Amino acid sequence: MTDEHELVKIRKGKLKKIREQGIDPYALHFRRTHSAATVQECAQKISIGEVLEDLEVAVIGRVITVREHGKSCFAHIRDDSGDVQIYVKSNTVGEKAYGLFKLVDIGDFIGVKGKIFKTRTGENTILVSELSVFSKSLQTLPEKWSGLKDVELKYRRRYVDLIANKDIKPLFKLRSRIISSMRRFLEEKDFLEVETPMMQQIPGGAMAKPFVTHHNTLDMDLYLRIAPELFLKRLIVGGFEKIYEINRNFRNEGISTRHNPEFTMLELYQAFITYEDLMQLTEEMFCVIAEECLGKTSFEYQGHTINLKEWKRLSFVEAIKKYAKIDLESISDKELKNSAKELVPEIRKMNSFREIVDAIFKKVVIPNLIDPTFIIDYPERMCPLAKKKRDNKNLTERFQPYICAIELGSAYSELNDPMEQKDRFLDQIKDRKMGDDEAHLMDEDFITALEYGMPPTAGLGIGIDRLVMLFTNSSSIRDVILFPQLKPQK
RNA sequence: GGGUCGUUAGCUCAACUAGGCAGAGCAGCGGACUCUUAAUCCGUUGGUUGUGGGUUCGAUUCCCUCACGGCCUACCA
Repeated sequence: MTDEHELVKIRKGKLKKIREQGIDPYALHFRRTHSAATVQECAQKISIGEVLEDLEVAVIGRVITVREHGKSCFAHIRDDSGDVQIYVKSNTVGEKAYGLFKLVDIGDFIGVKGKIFKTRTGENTILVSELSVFSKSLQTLPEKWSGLKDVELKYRRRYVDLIANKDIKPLFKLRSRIISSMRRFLEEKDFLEVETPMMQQIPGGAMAKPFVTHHNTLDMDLYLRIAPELFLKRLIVGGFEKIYEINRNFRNEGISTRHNPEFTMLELYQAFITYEDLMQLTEEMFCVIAEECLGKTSFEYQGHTINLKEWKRLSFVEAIKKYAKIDLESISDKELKNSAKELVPEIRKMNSFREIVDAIFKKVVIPNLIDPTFIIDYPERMCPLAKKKRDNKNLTERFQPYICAIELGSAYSELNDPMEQKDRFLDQIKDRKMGDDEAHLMDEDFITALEYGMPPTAGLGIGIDRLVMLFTNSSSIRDVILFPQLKPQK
């Protein structure tokens, strides 16, 4: 499309010269014996100036720095395990190989064979006796000292970000460890991992706008799921007692530092327990993950100290009373709307009770929820899938965990009365008619499933990206998602 | 969606306040150098200043449009 950059042309010229020597720089004809890290381990027993005589290592990695000295050269190569220095000397590696090395740029993959020694300054180094070139890099890497700073480029070209900025890979390795730690925790408690549809005919299980797609052969619209909830509950009806799913949800809403259109969620369901039990499980799970992944249960997030062993509990109604000075138990819908207008000016366009209360909660309450807190017992009209409290039919047995004003998930004792569930769906349809286009849709088959009988069950959802943000002290969800959603460039 | 700030060489940044030849470091290229590590030393290439308009003798700089992005905010987890 545009003219090729001069720097690319130069590198292609070198590539051509390598090929002229009969070398295919994109083929692998090398067997490595050591990683950068194991070379460092092997070198522990030698002292300065000493050579590890009885061991020849073969290492392959990306060249990241070069320091030339006439007919010899120091460089660092990097693999997944770390970095190691190499020393290429003309009279050790031979004139021809040294000539080949002159065609190597920062960014190329090279393979080296040689013995390990310790330099005058004490750095473990491979004295190269054989050298081969693999995967010539045609693009120049970012500046070695500052790395890649441009946030747009970091997200668009995460692969460059991973190469150029040393702290990126450990962060995503930690993300992976968090998820596997979560799986291990659940497996040890005999939860079964299941997979349910990502493409659904009726998007349910949450309040959100879905993405629509179309199946050509069936000639029907399908929705990318906003939650797996209704399918997981069908499996509880089917007789599974402890199940979970870790996978992507898709919500067609705004993008922010806490929202990506596709995000990873844990949802788990267990029969014969209540939301009370799930609060305990949540605490335990967060502590176990933190212990395993960070080695501690207390850590810093954006200037706040978090202690995962100490959770507060505050009821939704109390929270509104405390921070918004509104008593939801005695106020009429009309009065509520008027009070809300003062607190949240943009409330005007909202009509449903759920939207209004939600807006007040988010604006006035959430910013205060810094210490680990379970907000519990939400008004019934906000939770169409949750079971009512035994002693107060206006409330539901629901909780949401908050840390540093981040909503980390949602859980409740599941509503398992099919007729009540149907009525709640009908109420949602009324809200929808009032303009709440996130109100829940009717799902007849789900009602049918409940009619077969779902045991008393509690379910929990945890936003994994947000959990990872917390554990990695990241201020934006984009920093914990490898390829966050961006508009196309230009 | 609204507000606000930003976009200058492959990368990291100057120059803009008050309009006057667009600079540096790294990377690259040529040269010197066989224990360096931000190697050093000498020389050197590289720019439609995000896009399109406007004001002006003259615009990276002032004004407007659009694109993309950051942050705040709204919807949501």
